[in-house]
Amino acid sequence: MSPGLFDTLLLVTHLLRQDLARTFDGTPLTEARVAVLWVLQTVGPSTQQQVAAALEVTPRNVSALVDALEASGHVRRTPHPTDRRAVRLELTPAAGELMARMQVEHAEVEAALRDSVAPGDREAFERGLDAVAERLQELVAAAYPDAEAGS
Amino acid sequence: MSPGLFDTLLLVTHLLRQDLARTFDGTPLTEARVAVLWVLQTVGPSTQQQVAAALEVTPRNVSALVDALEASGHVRRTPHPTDRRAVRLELTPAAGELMARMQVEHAEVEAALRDSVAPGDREAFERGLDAVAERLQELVAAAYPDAEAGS
DNA sequence: TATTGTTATACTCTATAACTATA
DNA sequence: TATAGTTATAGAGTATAACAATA
Repeated sequence: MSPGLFDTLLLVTHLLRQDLARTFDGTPLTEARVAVLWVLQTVGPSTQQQVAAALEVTPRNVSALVDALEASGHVRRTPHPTDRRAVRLELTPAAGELMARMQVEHAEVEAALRDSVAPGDREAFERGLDAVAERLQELVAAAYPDAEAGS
Repeated sequence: MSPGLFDTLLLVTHLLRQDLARTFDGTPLTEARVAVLWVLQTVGPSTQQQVAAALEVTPRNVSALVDALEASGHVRRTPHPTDRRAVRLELTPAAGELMARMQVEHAEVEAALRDSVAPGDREAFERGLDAVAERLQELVAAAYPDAEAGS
């Protein structure tokens, strides 16, 4: 009661984002750029349109992010095999390894967070968290009737 | 288990931030500017240095935010009573009312989120959330040994 | 000498609008 | 005509460095 549900959630927010923007291998990757790499790692080679849709961001924005990621050697633009308007984005081998390690590390963090909850509280905790997420989604949808529902 | 604790937390993060950046009274306030107003509302009139420290942001950044908030009529710069180098920031009456309503609305959101958790799960949920926040703080502190501990 | 806030400069993320090349 | 990506332009947040006025 005392620290406030809101405050705790915001603290978690803050810490999670800090963790997500982590620097790997001395390469200072920003959160937005890691988000692009994450899409490519999880769904495989994609067009910029697909990345833009996945991140809910304008295609123009993806162009800029990919420019930077290409310059830093994380992403390659190759010709799309069937559509000559489109670009095929793929991770470089080094970036692929980086993301693989990042996936492992995130799994470890997730496990550590689960372990931090007392065993007897875990099920109730997860049910509660899901309920809060769902309710928040409803509240946001009510506040922004025009916006789409995708996360 | 299936959606992933991480993903759910990130969804909540996303939704909370969306809610926090809400537009009030047709005034499009950004998250960063609301953060400044929030400090002034909760700790009262402050210097820019104090706001910068509270937000963990450079004083230069606060100058820019206050410039914008002054132009939009939310904040006033008045002479500091004892230190002529410093500026005393205070909310305008309209912004004060705005922030008061915002506090009420946040309390309502907090109550709605609490209500969304099944009564039998509430205590375990809150214990679990606190534990996760604490563990996350440890993990971040370990990853960034140099950074300060403030939220 | 140290502190408060500013000007100067730069980088990043994001958006809209207009344009080119291709479907 | 519609779509993929680009150039052009703009606003917002953030940072460092140098500087003025004041302590």
